[in-house]
Amino acid sequence: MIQPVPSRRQAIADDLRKEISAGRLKAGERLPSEAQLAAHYKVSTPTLRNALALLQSEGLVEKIHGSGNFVRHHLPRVTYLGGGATPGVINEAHQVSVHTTHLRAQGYLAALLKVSPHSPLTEFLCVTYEDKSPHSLARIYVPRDPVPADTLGGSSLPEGIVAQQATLRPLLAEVQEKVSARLPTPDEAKVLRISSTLAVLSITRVATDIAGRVVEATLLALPSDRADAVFTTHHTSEARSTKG
Amino acid sequence: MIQPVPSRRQAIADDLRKEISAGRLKAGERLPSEAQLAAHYKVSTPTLRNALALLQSEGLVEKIHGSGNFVRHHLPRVTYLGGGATPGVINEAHQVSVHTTHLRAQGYLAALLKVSPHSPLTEFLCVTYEDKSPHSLARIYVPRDPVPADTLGGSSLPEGIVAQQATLRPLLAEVQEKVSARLPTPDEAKVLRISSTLAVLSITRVATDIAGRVVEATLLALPSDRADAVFTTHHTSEARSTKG
DNA sequence: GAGTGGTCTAGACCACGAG
DNA sequence: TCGTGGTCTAGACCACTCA
Repeated sequence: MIQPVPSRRQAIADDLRKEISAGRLKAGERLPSEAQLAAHYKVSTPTLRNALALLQSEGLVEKIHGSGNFVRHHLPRVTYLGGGATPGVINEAHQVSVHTTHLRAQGYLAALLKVSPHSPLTEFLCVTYEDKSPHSLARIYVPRDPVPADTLGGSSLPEGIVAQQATLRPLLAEVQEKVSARLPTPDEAKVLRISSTLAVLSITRVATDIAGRVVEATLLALPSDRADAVFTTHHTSEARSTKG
Repeated sequence: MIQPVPSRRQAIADDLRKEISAGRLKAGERLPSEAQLAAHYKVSTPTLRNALALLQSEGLVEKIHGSGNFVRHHLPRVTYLGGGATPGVINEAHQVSVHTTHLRAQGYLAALLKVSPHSPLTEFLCVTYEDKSPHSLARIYVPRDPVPADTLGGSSLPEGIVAQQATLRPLLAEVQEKVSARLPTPDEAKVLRISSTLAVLSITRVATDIAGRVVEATLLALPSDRADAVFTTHHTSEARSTKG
């Protein structure tokens, strides 16, 4: 109940949390600079930055390099809806940028997709934005074998992906999503505009069709300061017996 | 493709990763002390610790305070199975410790459980261990209203929870799990034996029965260096239409 | 260019674990 | 007790944003 030796960063984070919830620091407002805060709390800059990292990971504060630390207007919105009923990241008011690449399966990817090495794949590299702030980085891998290449290989537009998903969905048998937390790769940190010390929610999603083939594998990275994932399971009387 | 200025910690993490995957650092083996590694890579201790934090978040390295850094024998096992078909954290070879408390709903908890403030709750504080290493910290909240108190209120044993779950499961209509990543609270860091700079996978699980009442709400914290969560959705022909 | 956060240094001192 | 990791300091220097 009582922290014997509350660390400096916890004490500072608690104090700032209080300031925010009390409304003395308003939503959207900029905090004093880290140097000023460090001076105010009489700690070194690394310690103060650690305190801010706590608030960041709670989604209370947003850091913008070169500008400052800002109180978030709202707590993180749901960015990812699990369960495979949706193609992945879905939200109104989201822009998506997509980049399509053709490549060949290698070690980890080949295993994930259950295809032999060197077999052709299509990669869709998607970044979703909400209000110019990136909310997810997705790498979607689709084997080019099971589907005629001209059906989707030539289309790099988001509509192509949606159409493809719509075509394949009736054949889906199972969607498995593995969720973990880890620090971002340098690329992820750059694209998502987050500090390399802020964890990402990492989701590996594998969709399997009724023939047991892997239809699609997705590697997702969500910045933990502004995104979370929700999985909803409905227990209808029929579905209740589908799980072991 | 090429990192213009690879940060020191990334370079060191990459090197150590290579050492591990090449087998020069074997599973279970202790790494040189942080001071030795810092000297070897000619960096300061904080920088070296940052590099180790990367490997930790990938589950490659386990830190034990007072002993050293160790190469993990295996990558993290699945600790949490989502979907509500299981009561929560389940794994063979897991020990569970449970602590039961009676309390009254307050702000956040009351809202989560959709009960009025001050209504009585039972809290089950569960810690699961695998091989003496804690793998999850769960706080399960159950309203005491809808179920006769003597059915479960008096039982603080794990069997009580399982029995209760079995009783209530047929009535379940929906299970919703919100997953996010954040830094641990001091208590969580202590119980899970992790550094306060290592993120936890935070899962909030709400189970609703067919009457729309919240049967149970669970706040789960999983150490991101040794746990992940898996959600599996089966698409049977009947179930395919259950989602909007 | 001025001000902001990002990374890193070279230490200090405390807390924990094993002998 | 001694070696380990955990926390923190008081700076330095670089990178980014905005006027």
